This record gives sequence, C-alpha cells and structure tokens, in this order.
Amino acid sequence: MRKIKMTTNKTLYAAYAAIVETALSQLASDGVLPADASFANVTVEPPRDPSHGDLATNAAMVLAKQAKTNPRALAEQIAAKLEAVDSITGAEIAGPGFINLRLDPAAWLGELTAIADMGGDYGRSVMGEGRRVNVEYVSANPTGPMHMGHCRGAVVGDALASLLEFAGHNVTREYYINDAGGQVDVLARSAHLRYREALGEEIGAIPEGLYPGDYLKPVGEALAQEFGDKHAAEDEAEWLPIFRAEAVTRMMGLIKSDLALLGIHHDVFSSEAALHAAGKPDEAEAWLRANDFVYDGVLEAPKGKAPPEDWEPVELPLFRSTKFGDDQDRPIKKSNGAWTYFGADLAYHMQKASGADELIDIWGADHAGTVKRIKAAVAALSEGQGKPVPFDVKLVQMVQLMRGGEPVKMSKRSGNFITIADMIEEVGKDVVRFTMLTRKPEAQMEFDFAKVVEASKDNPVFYVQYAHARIRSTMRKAADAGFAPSGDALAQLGEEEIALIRNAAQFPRIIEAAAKAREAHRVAFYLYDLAADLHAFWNLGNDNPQKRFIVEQDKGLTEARLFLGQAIGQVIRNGLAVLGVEAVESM
RNA sequence: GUCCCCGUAGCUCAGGUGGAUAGAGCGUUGGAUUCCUAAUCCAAAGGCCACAGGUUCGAAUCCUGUCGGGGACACCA
Repeated sequence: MRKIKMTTNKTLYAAYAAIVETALSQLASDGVLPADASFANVTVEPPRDPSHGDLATNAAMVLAKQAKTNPRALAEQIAAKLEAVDSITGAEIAGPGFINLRLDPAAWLGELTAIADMGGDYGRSVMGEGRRVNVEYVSANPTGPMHMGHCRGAVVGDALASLLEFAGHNVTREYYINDAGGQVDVLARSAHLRYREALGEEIGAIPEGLYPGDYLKPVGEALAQEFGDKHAAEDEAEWLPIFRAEAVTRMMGLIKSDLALLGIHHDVFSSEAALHAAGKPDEAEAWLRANDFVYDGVLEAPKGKAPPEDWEPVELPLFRSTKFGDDQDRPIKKSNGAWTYFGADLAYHMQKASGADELIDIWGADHAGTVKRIKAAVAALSEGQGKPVPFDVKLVQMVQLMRGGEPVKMSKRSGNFITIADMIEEVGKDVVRFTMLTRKPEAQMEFDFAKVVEASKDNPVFYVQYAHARIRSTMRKAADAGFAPSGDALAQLGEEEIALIRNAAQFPRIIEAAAKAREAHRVAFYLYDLAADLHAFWNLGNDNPQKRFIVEQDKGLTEARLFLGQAIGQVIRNGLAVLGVEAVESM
C-alpha cells in the first residue's frame, strides 16, 4: 500500500476510495498518469441511479487533462486495475467517462458487522484531527427569557457543535454575555421598579423605556427578600451597579434553564463586563495600533439617501476594516471614550482565537451588516500574529411564526412574546429541534404551530422516530419468539436488504460531508431518507410474509434480518444523537 | 445608494461545493390493512431550476448583469 490519507474510519466508502486511489497511484508509477498528478478532485460515491452500480468514480474525467488523453481512454486503464480487485465484480465505463463499480455482496454485508461492532461510534470520524473549534451560539442579551427569535440559532449552533465533535473536532460551546451595554441599565432599572413593587410600593404602569415583562416580578421579589428595603430610597447611582449584576445573574439563570429545556449546555460563558474589567479591549487596541490596524481618523458621512440630521465629523480610533473588504473603517471607541460594541467584540474574538484553532459564530441574520468588520478583525489578528485562525460566521435567518396560516405577532416592547419554554411545552423538544434543522439555516423559514402540533404526521421527526420505534418493537417481538439478531447467516440476505445497507453505509460519508460544510441539516435530511427506506422495506412484508423481519420457519433468515434491522436502528440512533433528538423505543 | 441571504413541481423545501434522465413531503388522482406498529407503503399527474449572457467536455450548482422577496446599512447592542 502507498500512502493514502485515511483520515476516516475504515468504513466501506472510505475503504473503496482508498482502493481507487491505490489504483491511480499504480497508474502514476506506470507512467500513465504524471507522477505529480493530483487526486484531490477524485470522488468515489454511490451513483445517483442505483442501476448504474454500487459505486461510481469520476477519476478518469478529472484526470484526463493531466494525463493528456481523453476520459474514456483513461477510464479503460483505470477500470482494468479496479477489476483486478477481489471484491470488485465489475467496472464499466459509462457516459462521459464515469467508471461504475459493482461490488461483491459480501462487501456490503460486511458493513453490517462493522456497524454492530462500532455501535454508537459508527459514523464517528477522525476528520477533525482534534482541532480545537470554538462554536459561539445563542449569546442572547441577558435581559429576559429566551424567545422564539433565539431558538433557531440555538438549535443550529448546538447541532453543529455536536456534529463537529462527532467528526473528530475538539469543540468548545461558548456563550457571550452582553452584560456591559445600555440595555443592562434598562434591565437594572426595570428590576429596581419590580423590587419596589415587591416591597409594597404602588408602581402603576411600567414607564416607557423599561422592560414590562412579568418575568421580572420574581426577580423583584427575590431582591426584596435579599436586600429588604436597603436600596429602595437610594439614588440610582448607588443601586444601579448592584442591580445590574443581580439582574444579569438572574436573567442568565432563566436563559440557562430555557436552554436546558432544549437540551443545550454551553461549556463557557464569557462576560463582556468581565472582558472590560480585565482590560482586554485596551490590550487589543494597543496591539492593533502597534501593528497599524488602528489609527485616529474621521468617519465619512454616511452615503445614501438618509443623511443623519445631527451628523458631525469627529475624530475616533478607527479599525482598518477596509483593508479586508469592508466598505468603511469602523470605530472601536465612541466620542465619549467608551468602547463601542465592536471594540469589545474585537477584543473578545482575539481572546477566543488565542485558545482555538478555528472559530465559528452563529448569528441572527439581522447582524449580517457587521460580519465583514469582525471577520476583518480576526483576519488582522491572523495576519499580525502569523497564526491563521479560520473564522466562519453562520447567519441564521429569521423564523416566521405562524398559527394556522396567520403570522403570530410578537412584540418585545409589550412584553408579549412567545418564549422557548412556551413553545417546548406546546410541541416538545424533539419537534422543535428537528424542525429547525429541516431547512438550511440561511433560508427563511416558517414555523406553523397549528401544523406542527395538530397534524403530527406532517412532522419529519415522527417519521424518523417511527422508523426507529418499529425496529425496536420488532426486536422485542422477535426476542419473545426466541430469535436473536445474528451475523452468522448474512449470505441469506438479498438485493432488497443490500439496498438498505447501501444507504445505511452512507452515514459516515454524510457526517464528514456535513461537518466539512458546517451544515447539520444534512444529517436530518439523510435520516429522513433512511427512515423512508426502512418503511418501504418494512412494507414489502405486507404483501409477502416471506419478506418480513420475522419469518417463523426460517431462523437463519430471521436472525440475519434482525441483524440488519439492528444496524439500521443503530444508524438512526447515532444520527439523532448528533441532532440532539431522542430515538424512542415505541410510539 | 451600498452590502448580505434567498428565488427549484400548485404549496413547504432538499439537491453531497461542476457530473449521468431534476428529488422528497403536503395537496390532487388511483390503489394496499386476515399486517413484525397503516404515525406506513405503492402508483400516476405535476419543471424553461426567476431571466439574460459568460466560463468548459458538462452548469440548478461558478462569474457578470437584470428582475422579484427578505434583512442590514449609527459612535445602537
């Protein structure tokens, strides 16, 4: 064997990719291919049309130019090499130069044993090579409970983190607490009002500009309990810092319990206030100035049709984000000397980058405008320190909440919004999570309560869970009848079973492709397809009892099919685990 | 005015980073239930992949432009 980059588990698709690469390497030493030929674009995949065979490779088409020949001629030479491999029973050339491979059925049956052996680790990859990836997600402002607006990003971020972990990365799940801005003052004042209310004061209507939500009542009561009337009549300057900290702590408690309902637990909570207290923004500024990424300058007046009324030129410390493709340099401090959000965020990302090989942020699409500057900041850091830190911002589009086709109105101002807790109570964690993953994150989506709650059969999550439940039920039934899954007589399995194995065997590829693309939703769609295959296979038994899992008279066949069923169930379970959705035993 | 995302079946959406004849669900039409769970399955109908150019052996996919939908364009967070 030559050096083949086997970064994956030794699953079937990976094994045949390696075999193809070996054949190509031989052709390179035979002089058919140039010695330095690059196999980077060679793929070995199942053909879209199963009648074409078990596997197809595009090697001849990709390499024809390098070999200075035409695809079909090259394909013949590659096919000859591949046909010599024991487990390959046929290598045909088709279309513009595809090579379609047919495998000995034993190769597929062997995959079942692999699934059984690896169990919960089937599909796990070492692709990430242990790289430290920091995934920051949720980071909702600590001013109230989580509402639906946060939900999608939370689920997408969490599933992505799990996916990367399963694909061999060393993942840190991080939450950035924006506890330093003006909105925390508003929170503190709102809490103080509720505190006075709890002490028996008549507060009347909540004034404009404060948070009216009822969730602050218990906070006020707790604070009254803790402080008595100590802070009731003080000047604001006295109690504000105390109430800020207290209120933020309590809001984070609320948020964490909401996240727990979704099955989400972060490893690290980073506080913006702590960042400031530690002088991180100053450090960042000093470093950026030293490297000429920050200078004092005057912002241009905004272009476009809406010139601000009170525009006046001011000199501010500016970050050279234009150097990295932004259309304007961005201030890191305000004219009053305070840090801008960006100034702090920049320092925060520098901090994150120092402890990770790669950063991923999950943001709401309403922050799209700030992607360029923060990417610029991380790029500057990489450039300045000679340590490239790949940084990706995933934008998650808004969810339009519907109920029976009508948009659900939400207003933060009135305190009337649908919280995550409400939603989970209504439809359940698994439905929320899976549904959020049935659309690619960068596309807008509708979430219709009426549909998801009432017509439960429209829910892909039930479809997938049902497939798993069916398998488990069959296992129980079979055990009662004295059958146990066994890999001893797998040769009895026919073409229909092997078709099922083909799809199950794709799981490791799907995991790697999804992880590479940072798209957890692919796993959800894959599971749906696999469930469909299982259901279709199952229904063969409706017409023909000989095709059921349990065929009383044939112990060998039954136990082989149970072995198959167990493997499919295992794959579904592993996939659902990545998505954070439960694989139920019965429905 | 600038920037970002989206545009695929009547509707809701996939489409493995350029591959073979374009894929599901819902809805419509017609079928399967003495069944290991019918929350399932089978079949039919339904397409100018928004439009126009370009790149190459080959484009729904990449590049440019136009149109349409959504969002963002403070020293806010």
